[in-house]
Amino acid sequence: MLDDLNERSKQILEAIIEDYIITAEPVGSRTITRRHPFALSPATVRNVMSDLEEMGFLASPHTSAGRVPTDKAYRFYVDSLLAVRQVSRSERDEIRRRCRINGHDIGSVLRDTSKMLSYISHYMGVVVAPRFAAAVLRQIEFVQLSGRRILVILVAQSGTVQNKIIESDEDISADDLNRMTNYLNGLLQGLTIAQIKSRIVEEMENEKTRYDRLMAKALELSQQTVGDADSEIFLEGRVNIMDVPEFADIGRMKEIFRAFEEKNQLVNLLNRCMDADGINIFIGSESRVSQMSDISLITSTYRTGRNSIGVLGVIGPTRMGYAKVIPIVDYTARLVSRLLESE
Amino acid sequence: MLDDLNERSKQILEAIIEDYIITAEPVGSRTITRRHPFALSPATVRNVMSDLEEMGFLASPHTSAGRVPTDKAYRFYVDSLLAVRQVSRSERDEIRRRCRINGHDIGSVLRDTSKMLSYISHYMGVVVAPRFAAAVLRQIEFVQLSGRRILVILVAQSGTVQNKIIESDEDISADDLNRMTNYLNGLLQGLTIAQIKSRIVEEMENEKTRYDRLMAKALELSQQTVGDADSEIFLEGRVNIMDVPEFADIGRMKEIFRAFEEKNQLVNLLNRCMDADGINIFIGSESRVSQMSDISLITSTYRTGRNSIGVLGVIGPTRMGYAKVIPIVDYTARLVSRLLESE
DNA sequence: ATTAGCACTCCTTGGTGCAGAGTGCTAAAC
DNA sequence: GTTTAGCACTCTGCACCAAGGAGTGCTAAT
Repeated sequence: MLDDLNERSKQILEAIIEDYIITAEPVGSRTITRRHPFALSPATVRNVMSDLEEMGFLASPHTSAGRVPTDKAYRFYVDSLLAVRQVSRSERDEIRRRCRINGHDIGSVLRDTSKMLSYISHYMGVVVAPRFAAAVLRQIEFVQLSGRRILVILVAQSGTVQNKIIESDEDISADDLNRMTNYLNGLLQGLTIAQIKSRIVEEMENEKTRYDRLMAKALELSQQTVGDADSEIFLEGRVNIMDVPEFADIGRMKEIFRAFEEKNQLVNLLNRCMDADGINIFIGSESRVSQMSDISLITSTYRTGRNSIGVLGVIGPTRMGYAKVIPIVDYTARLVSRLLESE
Repeated sequence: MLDDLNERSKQILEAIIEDYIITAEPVGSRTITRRHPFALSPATVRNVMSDLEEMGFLASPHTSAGRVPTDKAYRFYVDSLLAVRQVSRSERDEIRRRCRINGHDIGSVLRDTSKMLSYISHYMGVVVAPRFAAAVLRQIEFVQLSGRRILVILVAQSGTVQNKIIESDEDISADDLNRMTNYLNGLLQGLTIAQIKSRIVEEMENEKTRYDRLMAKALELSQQTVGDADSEIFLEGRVNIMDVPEFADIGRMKEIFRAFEEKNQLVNLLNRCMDADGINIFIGSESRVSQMSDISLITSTYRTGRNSIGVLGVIGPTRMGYAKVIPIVDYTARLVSRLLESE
């Protein structure tokens, strides 16, 4: 079906998409012939456009408006037409300038990355913190806040820190707490959180530990801490989408903000991106999230070693500068990967 | 000047404000007499309203609209007219249900608190994390990520955790790192971060430490970590203000969102609230932030012991249900104070 | 001091009429 | 057979106007 498109149709489709990306106005046959040196008359273009509409690549808001690319058109554009630009030297510098790890915690680095993405793309930046369940434990620490209230700090290999306050049902002496810490570090270091969960259960049933009150206690406490935390999401540059003319009406805007405020849906969507390595693009309805019509998502995974550990990207209108944004997301993901490498 | 207001005028002003809070429409003389059993004719009310306008309590958008309370009117209302309600039993339950500390880190607790404030008030909730500079250090930990990259974890008395990644200019052995940790904990525990800063400088000039490479190194590293972090702000429920009719136009909305996205201004404003203990109310222009016209801020400080350590509150239109929101903010601040007490 | 009455002002809503942009079709040109 | 010029038609956006409604301010009567 896509093969039906001859070279000329492709060129015209591309011209329409690129024009629409710039102007955000339905584009008519005249406009195309004026802005592109095709040596074709408007009438011819009209015929081609009519065909393209038939095939589902274009839609007309109403009879006498120009035409607008459909999600299908963008998909085709991204897959076949688009010549991905390289990140320019100045963009690279800008990106690196805004992502510095030294003297910060991982959280701020990721937030800054998200801000950078939004700033540079003029849309929204999104970064999902490394999912902790897959993280490898480097160290566990207990800090006593009061007799029974204990602060547990988990440090992952990547430098991500997670902490929780838990309540013990009895007082624990500082000495005991120390012994527990050592015991648990020996037992759990180097395992992923997922592995740790089952390891704890295993160990709890172990004869030796069952009768050692202290160890039993330690296991019980650590079990409280490794509950599944939902990974943090840094969504920055919300205001940018207020400048997008497609979303200028207050109702639509409200809908979008509501969808992103309650982050569940976004989490699900981004988790889907985790599965596929590298660049991932959802165009409009492809995301299967109803509020995401006219919204596209460009993501890439970042990794330590061979494992993808998180996702970052840009959220904008389907009418987005793909040629510019895709390489930026790609480059940023590589950069973050490198930053998080512990070496 | 305020004494000029006789009982009747006050009643009418109160009626206008409360009507306007509910309807968001300029209120006319007819409406007042209909909704309130004053036994006064519209004409009389008109005369009073005219006086009130003269005195700066009311303004008319245009000749033939009703009248709208000014910031001055709200201020008078809040100070003199308002009978603050108690938090209802069910509100109390709701608030407590949504603020649980067990099994979470302080950050999530504060975020949840902010969400709760926005949910219950229908406006935006804001919570400023305890400012770290005033916090008392409970413990410092170093975790080696790689030879030179070190994760520093600071735990405050309140259970707040701050961590940073720093880069050392030479490799440090695990043993040395341990010794450094012990040394620093002995030196710095129980001091506030502010005190720690000067203590480090002091110690660096000390004869003993100057010639002990390890200690000198430790001081140098710790100095990197106690740089002034800007306190985190949890601003939740942004969408709620999209439902406020005053802000329904896209330009105004953009302005507001932009003002809150760049959090500096908000930080300054909230810091001002830190200075005064307890409830603090900024009405519209009182905040001296230009984008905050028609926006009010109700805050209260929360504390451990005698010290205010943070601020929380609600941001909404000046046309806000003060009678309901003020006690909610007050109650929440007390609750958070109690939660953070380490005992 | 209060109120009824009335003229006046201003916003809102709905209708009308054009100008502009774009299409689809047909017939002519290449 | 493809391309193009020409033309009728459609739809939006905008300006303009008129009528209706809400509310005020003033004056004169109670």
